[in-house]
Amino acid sequence: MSPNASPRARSPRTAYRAPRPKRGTPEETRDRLVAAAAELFNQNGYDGTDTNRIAREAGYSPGLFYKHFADKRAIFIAVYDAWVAEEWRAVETLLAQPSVDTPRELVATIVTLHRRWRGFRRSLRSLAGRDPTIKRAHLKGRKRQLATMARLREEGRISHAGDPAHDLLLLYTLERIADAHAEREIDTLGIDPTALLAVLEDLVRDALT
Amino acid sequence: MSPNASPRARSPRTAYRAPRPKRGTPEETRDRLVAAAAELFNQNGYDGTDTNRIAREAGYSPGLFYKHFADKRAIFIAVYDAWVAEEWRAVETLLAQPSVDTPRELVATIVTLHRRWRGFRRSLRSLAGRDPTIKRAHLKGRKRQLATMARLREEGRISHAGDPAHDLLLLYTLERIADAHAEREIDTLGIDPTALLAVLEDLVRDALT
Amino acid sequence: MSPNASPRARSPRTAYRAPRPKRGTPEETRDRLVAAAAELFNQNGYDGTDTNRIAREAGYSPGLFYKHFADKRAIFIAVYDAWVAEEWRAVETLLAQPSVDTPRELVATIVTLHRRWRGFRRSLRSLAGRDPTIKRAHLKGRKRQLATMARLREEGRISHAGDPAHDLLLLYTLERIADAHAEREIDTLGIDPTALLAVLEDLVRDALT
Amino acid sequence: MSPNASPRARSPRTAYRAPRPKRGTPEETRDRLVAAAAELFNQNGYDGTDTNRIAREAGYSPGLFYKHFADKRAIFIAVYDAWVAEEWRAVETLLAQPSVDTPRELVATIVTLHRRWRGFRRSLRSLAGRDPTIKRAHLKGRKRQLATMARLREEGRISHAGDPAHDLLLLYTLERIADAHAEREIDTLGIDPTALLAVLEDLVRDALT
DNA sequence: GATGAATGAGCATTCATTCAT
DNA sequence: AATGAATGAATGCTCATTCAT
Repeated sequence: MSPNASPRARSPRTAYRAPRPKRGTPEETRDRLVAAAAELFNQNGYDGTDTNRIAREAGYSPGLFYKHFADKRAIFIAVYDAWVAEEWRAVETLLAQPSVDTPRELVATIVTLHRRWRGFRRSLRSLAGRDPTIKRAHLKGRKRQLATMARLREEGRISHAGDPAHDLLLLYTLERIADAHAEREIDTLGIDPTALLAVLEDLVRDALT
Repeated sequence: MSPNASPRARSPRTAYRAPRPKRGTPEETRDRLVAAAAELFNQNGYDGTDTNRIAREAGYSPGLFYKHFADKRAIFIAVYDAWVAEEWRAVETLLAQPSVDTPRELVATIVTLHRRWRGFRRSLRSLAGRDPTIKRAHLKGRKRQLATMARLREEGRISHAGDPAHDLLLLYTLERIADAHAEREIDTLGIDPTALLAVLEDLVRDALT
Repeated sequence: MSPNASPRARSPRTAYRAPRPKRGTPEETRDRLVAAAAELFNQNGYDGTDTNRIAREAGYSPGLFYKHFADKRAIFIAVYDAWVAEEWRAVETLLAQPSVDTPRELVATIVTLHRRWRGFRRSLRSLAGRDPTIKRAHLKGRKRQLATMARLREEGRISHAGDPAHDLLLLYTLERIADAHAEREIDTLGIDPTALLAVLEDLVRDALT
Repeated sequence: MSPNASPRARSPRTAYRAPRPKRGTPEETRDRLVAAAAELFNQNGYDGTDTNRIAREAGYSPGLFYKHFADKRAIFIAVYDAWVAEEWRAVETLLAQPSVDTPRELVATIVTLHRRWRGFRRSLRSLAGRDPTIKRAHLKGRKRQLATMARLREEGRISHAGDPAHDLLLLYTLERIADAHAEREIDTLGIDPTALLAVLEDLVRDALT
């Protein structure tokens, strides 16, 4: 193993996980695997997580994993989908009932989600850069975001001054700040996070008519 | 090694001995290793690169690597330093001779650099998230950026309207867009990159008095 | 693994797949590994033996080793336990049916065992000196020996003249002579081993009431 | 490296050793190397000591080592000779001026020496078992001991009742107890070392007429 | 006599993946 | 549907030894 404070913090050899209800429907089994993978990816990153461990953590044996996923990448994509779905659900809910608080709530929601998923997101970019399938999934998610913004604009709920380029800029900015905040970079730099978040809220407010 | 002690005489086994390659000052050797590592990290990411390969690519044998770096992480940090140095040099040069073109040139420079180092940068975040040493190096670089902006503001070359929070926002935004552009995300999404880049240039222009 | 995450898909590379070898209960497998390790440690010492070789010699692939032992030290301890068990069994059997021949048989048995395990025993001391776990196992075994002798004394089967210090002296002496004999030191020095062994037998006889 | 409390406690990569006077006679250089090796073997065992480190510790460069010793085994033998010489000198000195205290002094001396050289002695046996050269050196030393005892017997200073077999028994016993004491085995077992040592002294007293 | 950069075979350990049951 | 024993290629790191200077 690597010598010192290394990115490799292997867990001990000892038995992993408590038993779980077996013999569920395939969907339940798959969901348990995805949930376990999400947790492990968040804790240890993609490379820090091994498929046997995912299976054990979900309460199954190693072999079962490959009955549900072609390979390790496949479950990463499944977890990615879960992440997108969770974010999407949260944002949609907020946008469905617009109010003066929406910008603040939106930023708060995104920041919270990025914090919860930061371990997973750390791996995301390096994987997306290398793996075409993941890249495609990633782009699909982004397109949906842009389409939603376009729809909101048509519905008059987003400023007409904007355009897709500005939409994308906003999305990237939100994402980057949320990630930095999740990683505790902002306060470590001696900057008050709430100040930065307030600026973000302004940007969102400007966009939302 | 364990104390047991068997005089395991390194078997010669290979009668043939390849011609002994180059010889140089430790600095040259180290630089060659860092250069090879930078290229390989860019191509294959941190985990996709093995130390033996780095040494070979630099023209050396595997063992030499560990004469210059304590472990694989250490050379990643060295490459990180090289990346920071290159970006820094380019930006300083531009800021030294301000002109109306500076915003455009700045964005163009950053975009070019991020494109060249995109492979390396893909690994950067996931490593920084897990490795305290890398995280520290990363934060140090960021602090230097903020300090420079503070200095420019005192010199009256950056808008007085701003503050560290806004500075950081600008840095993150620039970085995120440059990364997205480097990954060809923007055009793949059907958005004209020059349009987005133009928006970025405006942001920079606003900041620079 | 480091978090960087490249989907390094284990290249198949080998189209050919050898016929899958045996299958057994974990206990059988473990026992085979321990047996192979015992033989190899005896032949080549601890450092002269590599874990891949142990696995191969037992009929398995390298990776399996680490499903059964946390590391190389762990199997050394397992082999140590096997050695202690074997010696113990032999000695217990002899002491269970005391006779005038017991002293001679005891010495003969110990000498034979030390000869068979001499390769292993060569590594034992240097490892015990450095590794706390092995040292502890070693001391535990010794304590059991002393306890047995104390019991025999209470049962009146060992001379009342003795005490733990003398017991230990006898144990060490027996052990050292048996080791020297196993290493063929005694005859190489031009001394008749049977003469020395006869002296040993006298010592044992004196101890056994 | 091995995971836990392992026999492998590698020293850090940092520069090793203070400068020493260079450019001495070959003898001085060789002696410094042997002295450094003795210390390191005692601390880390044979396999735990690397030749570069020996050279550095002695104040020289790695290459120099091989100007003075054919290989690593060679310096181990040189250290062995130094050990034998030291023990020999001490024992000869004692025997030269016999007194009632000689048995006690002899045991005390041997115990002290074994304690000081215990690290080296741990490696000795496993190496002697495997390496014919070391084995030969080892036997040569033993023969000298026996010859000395024979001489003492002719001079009437050792009991006429004895014979080479008893001499060897005594030597092995002394050695084994001294080693056990050096390793702190005796007191860890809850036995008073002075009691055992007293028994040893009796044995020696019986031998010395 | 001395240096120290460089070598390269070797080894412990990991983990995605397979398959007989 | 599920198990879990087994695979084996891969990789970080070490260290005795060489040799050009």
